[in-house]
Amino acid sequence: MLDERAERVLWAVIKSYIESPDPVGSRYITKKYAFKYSPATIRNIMADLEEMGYLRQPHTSAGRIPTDKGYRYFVEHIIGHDVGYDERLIEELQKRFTHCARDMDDLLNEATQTLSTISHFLGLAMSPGPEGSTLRRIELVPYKEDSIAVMILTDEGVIRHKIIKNDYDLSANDLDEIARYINRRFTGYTIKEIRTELVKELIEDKNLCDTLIEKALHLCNESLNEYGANVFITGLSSILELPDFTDVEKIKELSRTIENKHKMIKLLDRIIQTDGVQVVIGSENPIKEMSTMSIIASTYKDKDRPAGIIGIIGPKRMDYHSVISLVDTAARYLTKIIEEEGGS
Amino acid sequence: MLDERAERVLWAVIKSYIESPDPVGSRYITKKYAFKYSPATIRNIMADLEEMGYLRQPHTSAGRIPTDKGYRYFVEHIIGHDVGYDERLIEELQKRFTHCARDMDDLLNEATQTLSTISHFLGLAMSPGPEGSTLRRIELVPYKEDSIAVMILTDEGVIRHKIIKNDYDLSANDLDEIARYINRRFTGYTIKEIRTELVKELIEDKNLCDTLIEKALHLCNESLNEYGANVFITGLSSILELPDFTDVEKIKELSRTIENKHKMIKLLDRIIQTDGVQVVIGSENPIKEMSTMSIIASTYKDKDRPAGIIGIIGPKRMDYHSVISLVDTAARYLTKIIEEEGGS
DNA sequence: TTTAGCACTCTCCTTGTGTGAGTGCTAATA
DNA sequence: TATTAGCACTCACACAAGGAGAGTGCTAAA
Repeated sequence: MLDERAERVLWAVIKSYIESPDPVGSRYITKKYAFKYSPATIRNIMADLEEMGYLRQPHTSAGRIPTDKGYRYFVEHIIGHDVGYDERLIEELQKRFTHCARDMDDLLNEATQTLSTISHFLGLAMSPGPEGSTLRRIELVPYKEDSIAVMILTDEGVIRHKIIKNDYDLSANDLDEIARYINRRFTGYTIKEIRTELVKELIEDKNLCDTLIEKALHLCNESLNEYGANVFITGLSSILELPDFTDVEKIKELSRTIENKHKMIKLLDRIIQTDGVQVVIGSENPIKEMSTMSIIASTYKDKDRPAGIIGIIGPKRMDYHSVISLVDTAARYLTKIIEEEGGS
Repeated sequence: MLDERAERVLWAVIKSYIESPDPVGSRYITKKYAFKYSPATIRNIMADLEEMGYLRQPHTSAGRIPTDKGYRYFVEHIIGHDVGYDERLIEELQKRFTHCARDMDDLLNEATQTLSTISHFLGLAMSPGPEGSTLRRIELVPYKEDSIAVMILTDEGVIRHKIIKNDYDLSANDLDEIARYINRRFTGYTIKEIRTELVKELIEDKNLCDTLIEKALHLCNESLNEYGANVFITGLSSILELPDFTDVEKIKELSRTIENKHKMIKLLDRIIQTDGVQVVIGSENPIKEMSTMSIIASTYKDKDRPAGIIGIIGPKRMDYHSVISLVDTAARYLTKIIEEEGGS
């Protein structure tokens, strides 16, 4: 797409801009990266790159900075796809994980914190949602007066609990029986599958009312109806140390983004569709507030099926190469952990 | 302590400063609050107040702003202790709570969000810790290969789950029996009491090793050893809209404070000792990073014993009177909910 | 005891100026 | 034809100077 010379210039601009967030000029490039061309030539090339949309000037007579398209080209054509392996991350994760057995949410929480401290960006994770969660066991126990505590265990390591109303006035024995029924019938199915099955059945079989089975189905439905992915985002205070966030407006945007888990889930649900490390640069992101940020994320899997997401959120100005390696390492490690543990 | 005239001036300064964060001058006070004295007299009074430490000048020839001591005096002597009742809050909480049965953590999470949207400050809550949590039931079920899922239910509405290693290779039946034993023996005790009991017993009775009872005690110990209070802080993006947070340094401090749950728990553990709405103003707070902030918090209770904390964190410059009412209302409402539900 | 008057102080905003980095263009060069 | 040197031009930024405005403290008068 670009000739080698232009590519090298683009590379130099991005590299330099990542190091420090000042517009980079032609003279600086020739000196720093020992080009065999004079500044004037570089200027011509830069003007070309600007015309093509890879670079832009914050204002006339300033140096150039990369555009989103520039970063995109860089990520796709220049850094190549030799994703590395981040030793430090693995060490840190091992240290944190082996401490004791934990459920997926705890794991992800620790993982985002680790990613954040290593990268200095925001750590990001999403736990398996209804499609990625395989029911392993459900447990129903009477709690207060007229409520039931439900515990849902999944193959992926996600554990959830919930309180539901005991509308049918079921005894402990009833609950045991119901739980046994649900377990017998639905273990091994994903939450999503169970839900669709339930909907179908509850609509069709309105006749078999009041049997224990019907109660079981209703209870099951209620237990699972709120089951959704959790989003973890950590490391705000470390990302604020970056020079990219000296502007208060940017910080506000960022904090709004973080708090809006809903939008974030929608976004990540799209990312989860594709395999491998995904890079979303600036305005490629459908969330407007994130147009100054990039997301690097990858899926971790269980049984070769994408379960959830792990990654980072940072300013567009980041070292994509090493961050991609970092995220890839994290995703692989999580996958390994799930599949090891899942063994049974 | 202060004569009435000085008190009124202090009141006026604080009131005006709360309305907008500009140093307030003598002339402004006479006009706005229709004092019967001239600016010059007010200046004299203000000079006195400054000498006594209730006011200070950001710089010579600027107006005065209240000091922490000034706010303290205001809170204790001027606003009086006729705590109000916040209708809006109750409405909003009811709307959010009745939606469906929830455990304490969910409830607190909703509550902090509500407090935050109403007050525009940070909503703050702490769930019951080991001392405030009464065991109602524990549930042990085999999970994966060599792990056990534990569910802990308390009278206060807190539900926790945890994964522990199945080191003794216990079967589902063993676990049932152990759970029954623990429930029989420890239901109605606080987590803390159970812990001390366990420690005592595990040390003394090293002889009765390998009986089911000993395994039960070990398991119980492991299930409860991490049981701690949760802290909820929400509303960062709304508090950033306040004019008090235009400074990036302040924002950084704030975000560090929020992330440091550990320190926060220590602080709240102190607040929980005292009954009623507590006000911690600026540097009265042992956490240095919070010296520009105030905390208004109160305890919610179960069985007349303080369970946890609900409140807000905001800039020192806040309308203490209405915020105190707000927090008091929230605490009472939570208490009511717990005690209603707890019925059994 | 209170107030009027006045000099003084300090922040903040505006304006002007210089500097430096970097560009685009043109003409000369290899 | 591709590259380079030279030069005029532009713009952000830092700095200083100058007011304006708000507010004070002090002194002397009411």
